[in-house]
Amino acid sequence: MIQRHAAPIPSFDDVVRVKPDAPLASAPARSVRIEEVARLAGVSPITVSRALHQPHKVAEAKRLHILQVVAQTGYASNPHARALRSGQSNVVAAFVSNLLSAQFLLAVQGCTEVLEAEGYQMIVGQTAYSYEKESSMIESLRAVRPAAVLFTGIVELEENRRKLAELGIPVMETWAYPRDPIDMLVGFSNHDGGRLAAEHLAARGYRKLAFLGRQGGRGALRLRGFREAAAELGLSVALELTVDHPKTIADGRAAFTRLLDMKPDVDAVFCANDLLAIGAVFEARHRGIRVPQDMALLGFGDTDVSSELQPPLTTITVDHRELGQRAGAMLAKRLRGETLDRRIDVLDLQLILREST
Amino acid sequence: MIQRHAAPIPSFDDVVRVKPDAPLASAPARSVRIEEVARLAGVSPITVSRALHQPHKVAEAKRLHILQVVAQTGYASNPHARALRSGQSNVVAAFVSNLLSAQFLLAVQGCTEVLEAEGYQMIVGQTAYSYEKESSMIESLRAVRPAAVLFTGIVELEENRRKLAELGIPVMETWAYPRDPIDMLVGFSNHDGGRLAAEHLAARGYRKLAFLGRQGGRGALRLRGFREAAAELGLSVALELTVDHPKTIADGRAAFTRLLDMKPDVDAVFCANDLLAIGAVFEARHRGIRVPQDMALLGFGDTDVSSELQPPLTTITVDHRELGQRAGAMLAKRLRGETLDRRIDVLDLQLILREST
DNA sequence: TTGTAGGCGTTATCAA
DNA sequence: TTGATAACGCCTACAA
Repeated sequence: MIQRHAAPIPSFDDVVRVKPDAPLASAPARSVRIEEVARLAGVSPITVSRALHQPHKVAEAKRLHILQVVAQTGYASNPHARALRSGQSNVVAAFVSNLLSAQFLLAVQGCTEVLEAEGYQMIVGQTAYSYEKESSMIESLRAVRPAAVLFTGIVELEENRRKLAELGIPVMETWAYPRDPIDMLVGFSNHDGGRLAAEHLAARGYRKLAFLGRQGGRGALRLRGFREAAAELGLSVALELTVDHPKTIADGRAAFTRLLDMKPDVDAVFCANDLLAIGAVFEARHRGIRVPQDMALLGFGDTDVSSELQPPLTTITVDHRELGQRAGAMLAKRLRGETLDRRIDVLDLQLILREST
Repeated sequence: MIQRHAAPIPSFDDVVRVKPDAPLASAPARSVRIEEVARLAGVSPITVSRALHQPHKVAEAKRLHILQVVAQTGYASNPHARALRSGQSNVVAAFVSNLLSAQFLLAVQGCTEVLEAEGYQMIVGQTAYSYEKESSMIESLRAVRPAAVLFTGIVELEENRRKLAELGIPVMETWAYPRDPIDMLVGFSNHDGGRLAAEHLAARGYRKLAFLGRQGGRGALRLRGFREAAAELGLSVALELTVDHPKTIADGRAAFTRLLDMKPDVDAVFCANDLLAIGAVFEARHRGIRVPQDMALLGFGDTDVSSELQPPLTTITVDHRELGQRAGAMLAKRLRGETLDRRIDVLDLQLILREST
């Protein structure tokens, strides 16, 4: 139930100012140009440019003097002029499938940290797990002309792979370990994640398993590994239930409910993402199903909530921030023009053992 | 407990390709320029430019023909050349205090939707609730030269307010209702939020209250309203506990634990953000404290988890996506050069009544 | 309604 | 190591 609270006249928030008010300058001071800095420093504009961007090409003393003038004047080079002339922009575009996913954001954050230190700006777009949206965003890249692109995921649509390759810029894919990334990859094996899930559940003594995951994409990859390892270990997978686009915990509860309707007697469920797993834990609790005694629940991805559930959720994951940082470092190296020893980096999976299995 | 799972050789993910492989073009096709489009369409470059950006200035038939050629050639104007010549960039910078907060991201998403439709790109930065970080990000704006800036929050530091005003671009503040925004505002009254909390708890019959919130900032604003209304209603506020920088649900549990140590006998707690409230619900459950019978818990902000808790959390919030959309619409209007009838827009608060009060 | 001329601020290129 | 010259691609200003 929602009650709208429209105060007849809303109260002001009396925000504490951190310093006393000063009169606000109104005229947008025309920004300093490189020419002015050059004049003040007694050198030519190109020398200022070099002092800032190719410091080794300028005599030490002169460089320091120039930097001093730059600091005094507050000069900042115009990125548009720079990009226009040099053909290199300082924008890196990141595409996430879901902006509200802490995992993706953590990775983007890690990547941003690294790239910002090199003077790059990140822009973030959301593909919303839709080929169409992804296509239109990739299309718009031709207008944005970023220096590089990062995906929290891999690009499945062949047409999009081609378009990206044609951009002629570094393309980083993540979150999986495909045979043939477009360009660069910092990922992990979803297949092994699925295998690890089956192996863990087997080791804990569960025999009759079920799978709950997102349709297609990485869910399918995890399912294949899970199925494969379960077969090798002689376990039965009584049900493979896939759902379309779980967005909320409520979707996870509903999916788990459906699973219970179909196969109430499995003794462990591998939920191939934590949103589903969290929903399952809440729903189990709601129904008085004891976890893990009556039914074990294993997640994938880990979130802030996973560790706080009752019981805390056992889950398989990678270090998302580290993934982002490694991707950022690899991109940075490439953007600096250095040669890479390898374009593919695979992270270890982690099994975080809590109490739900 | 974390077990690292380093497969000796990670398995490939056999990703399903959506279309058959085609050979990847290697040469980054030099992009089409306006001149070429003009040549093919039999007009001058400036006419192409007008057809795209000031359509009303070009004869209908000619315009349609030009657009056709544009589509054929895949022409996209170079944003850097555009920005350099026109002095207007298509980048809007958004600053959020915490990138992992779904509320802020939802607002940014709403704003992005609106602005993307107008051809703008969003870049997102995180201020991490730190004046220092905020200052350095604002400093970097001078280099980025965005068309506008959006804050999910308001700028408290006077020096930063001045710097922003000096940029001479539209500045949008949100998430509060200060007397003197720098430039534009789409916000809500935190003070009224605090008042509403006290009024709601009073109406439900609770008499001995406590406050749990973040130190400073909006936490302080909510506290003031809460304190004020409680006094008017003759309620006691037995404890006002503020915590430094709660980041996780675990921080919320810890804070609530401290509150219980200090005042175990309050009958209702207003947790001035949902992270703290969620932690409190988990901790209460852990201790066997019945919510709301033994102690009522009221949140602020609403999240995906809030509605799924046991019991579901009563909370005070605004529609974050709508806030973002309104901010985007106001910015778009301003960027189009239209005059605004008002620069301040205040959203209604919503009390979402669930079961924790 | 359309076109011509020129410059936005920077850096590539070549010369000293 | 430093500088002169020109050009990146587009759009403003002005003219027709």
